[in-house]
Amino acid sequence: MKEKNLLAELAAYLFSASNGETGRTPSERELAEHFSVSRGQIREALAILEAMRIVERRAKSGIYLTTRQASVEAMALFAKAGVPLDPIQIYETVELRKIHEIKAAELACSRATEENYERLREILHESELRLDAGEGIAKEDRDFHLEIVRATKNSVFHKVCSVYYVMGEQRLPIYFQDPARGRKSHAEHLQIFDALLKRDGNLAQALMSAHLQGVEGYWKGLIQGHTEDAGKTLAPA
Amino acid sequence: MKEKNLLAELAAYLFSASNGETGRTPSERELAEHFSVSRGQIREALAILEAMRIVERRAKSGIYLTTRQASVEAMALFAKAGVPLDPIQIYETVELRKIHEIKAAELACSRATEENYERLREILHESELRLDAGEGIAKEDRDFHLEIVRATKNSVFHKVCSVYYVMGEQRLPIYFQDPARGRKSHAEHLQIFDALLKRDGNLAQALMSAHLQGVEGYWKGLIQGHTEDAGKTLAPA
DNA sequence: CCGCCCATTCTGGTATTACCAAATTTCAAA
DNA sequence: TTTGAAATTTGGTAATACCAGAATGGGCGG
Repeated sequence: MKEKNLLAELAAYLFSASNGETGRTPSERELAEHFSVSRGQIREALAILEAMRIVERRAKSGIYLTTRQASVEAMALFAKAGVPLDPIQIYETVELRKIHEIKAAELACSRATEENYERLREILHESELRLDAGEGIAKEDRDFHLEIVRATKNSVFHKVCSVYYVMGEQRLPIYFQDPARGRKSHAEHLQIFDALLKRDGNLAQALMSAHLQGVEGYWKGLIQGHTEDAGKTLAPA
Repeated sequence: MKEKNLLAELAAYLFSASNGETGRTPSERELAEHFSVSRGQIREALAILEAMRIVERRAKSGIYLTTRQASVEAMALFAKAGVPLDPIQIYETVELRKIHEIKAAELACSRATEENYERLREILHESELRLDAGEGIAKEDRDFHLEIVRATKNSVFHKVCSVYYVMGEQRLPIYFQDPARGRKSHAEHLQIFDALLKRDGNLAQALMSAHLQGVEGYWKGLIQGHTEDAGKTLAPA
């Protein structure tokens, strides 16, 4: 057991080892023994999981899963640990992305500064280099979309979006495995960038909407094929 | 010092006691002594703050503030501790609310179930009782808006919105101090509820937009009067 | 056989102590 | 002033102990 991922490993283990009826998990002492760490380490991890509202620690009673439904933070955590998320939640996240980013594209048209444009140019340039090298553009895709959100000059907006982009770190590479998808995505990014340059809010909005519609369709198709084996199986360490 | 808010108190203290240049904070041992708790307690709190990306713990070196810009989680935390937020961030949050909730109202029109309607009825009824008693409707207002988001049947959406509603727990009561504001807000809620019942997406969207426009205007006015003394002053314990 | 009560066990909450190794600081020698 | 080695500080981790309330199990009474 590599200690670095104690938090993620613990989260996954709690789900697999908890009482299905009550949601009660093994005690701190048992967990400490299972992971071969001190109780203090377990308590630190549990404190974080409690702050994320994944578990609830009841004094003198035990540790309980607060819900079978993972929190946003938990989803990001599980994604990092390689724990499959409920496909429904993936789809919901895409829907939320549409709500956020279509509006972000519109706002960015009136608020983007030269700094944003410069950063977007860099990202698009990097994308081309990677595509020419036959590589995926997972990171560049995320950077592009988040930079547009940043261009709204609403820092809260940007932080909220950053949260669920963390979740995609494991999935985006899959999406961009197909070079054709990377090319298509990049071409659409260029169009969106043009609209931003022209500060044409309606056009940017429409292009972003179409762009995300494609993403949504991809996941919808993928999810329908994996509805039964994905999800609930929270892989133990 | 009441132990219950160690996390919030600690967060505030770290900002006030950190080195302005390097962002280095007092050591764990010093913090433990300052708050009269064991090092273990401090470490649990720091683990949470680190997970929130508020601080960074460098082995054998020290604890450092990662940024002067608070994360969304940190904002919620500070709000609970009574630490004033940057007025700009309050305004940004309202803008994000508009993006979220106008769309939520539209989606809810096509997805709301009888359960949602029933819950909304309860909340509206409770609002009236409290208004008649001359009390504020901070909690009911939050419940009403969050229930509409819940009616979109997008759990990720709901969780994201819940995060920043926590921040309002300290401010909404101020907003509803004026009984007239409560009455006006409640009347608008009733209109929105009617639109939801009729499943008229466009109407619901328009009403929600107007409703939030009023909220935005309130904060804008309040902020402009407090721009200089609010913010940066992170009150110590 | 069922239900109630009490003693035992378990559990989280907290504090204390101790070591380690690396980072940091101190300070004297060059 | 510069340099470099020694002393100190710091986070990381483990082990132990005690508390008080919750959970549990068994025996007693009905």
